[in-house]
Amino acid sequence: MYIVTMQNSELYQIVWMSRPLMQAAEAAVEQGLADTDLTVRMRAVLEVLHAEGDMTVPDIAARLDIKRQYVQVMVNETLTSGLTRQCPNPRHKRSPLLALTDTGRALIAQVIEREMALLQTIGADLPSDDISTALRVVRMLTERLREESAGT
Amino acid sequence: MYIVTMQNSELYQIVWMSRPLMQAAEAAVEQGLADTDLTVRMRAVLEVLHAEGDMTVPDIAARLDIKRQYVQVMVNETLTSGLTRQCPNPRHKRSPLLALTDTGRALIAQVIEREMALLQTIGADLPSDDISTALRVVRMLTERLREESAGT
DNA sequence: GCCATATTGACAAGTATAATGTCAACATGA
DNA sequence: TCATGTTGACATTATACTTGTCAATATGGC
Repeated sequence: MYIVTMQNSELYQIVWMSRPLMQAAEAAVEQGLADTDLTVRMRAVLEVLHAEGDMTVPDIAARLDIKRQYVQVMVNETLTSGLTRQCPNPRHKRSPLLALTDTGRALIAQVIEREMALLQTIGADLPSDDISTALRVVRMLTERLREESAGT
Repeated sequence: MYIVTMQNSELYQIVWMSRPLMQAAEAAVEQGLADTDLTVRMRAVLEVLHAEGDMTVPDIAARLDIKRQYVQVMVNETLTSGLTRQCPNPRHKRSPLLALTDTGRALIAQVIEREMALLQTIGADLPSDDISTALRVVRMLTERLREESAGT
């Protein structure tokens, strides 16, 4: 009983760390973008395209779990900045595929590389097993909390 | 080098899970409050008082890392609902100590108990060592990301 | 005890990040 | 072909805060 309670409260603490972690991460990302012309939301678009290849606006919205109308705004900013461009979409004539331009690809690659380097510094003394475990716990927690809100 | 990259990318994934985790947690909390008259922000005030005892508004603000002007609004709602009350503050004549009323204490205790029960269900098959490890990693990550944004 | 300075509560306004509503122009698919 | 769905665009609304300001008063150094 005692142990269950302890374990339970640790799970509770992980959940309540999610906001501080997110805020710290966003602050760090923002700082990393300071010397570029990117905003955090433009960065999000570029990252998705970088990780998953060309996509339509509704696809990016689904991936980011943000309504397509707002993603459209985000995407339009990247188009205006010349970081993405529209390509004809064989599967959908009205919904062009968004693709990174060379500039966009170089920029997001550099940004991500810097972020990775920062994380490497930060995590240098963390055992890699611990990191794997933490990721697994966080994923499972998220998934099950989602099920709880949705399914039930 | 390969392993470092893998480890690094797992850290990256933990960071990028923080938002989904937070959203899932908030949705679950909101659902847990559905049959009470509490809002998420009122719940936050009650939880702090429940965990740390009587405090002033500026103290709660510091604890939640939210500006005192907004916390004042949150607190005023709990006062109006009769879940908290003001007590004379020996250390500060103008800034009363906020205290839970009996109603407030019973309510937040019940809410937290239910949340704990949910987490116990969710985490039932997670080894308690893994949970401890995850908490430790998440804490360290948050702390160091904060240092990075602030100190540097 | 006095007084410069800080703190508090209250209120107003502004901002960022979205969600929601609506519409016309098409595209799709039965 | 045509009913239905999807997309981009634009407008409005919502939420969760931050920022600015002010008067009242409290505090702390002298």
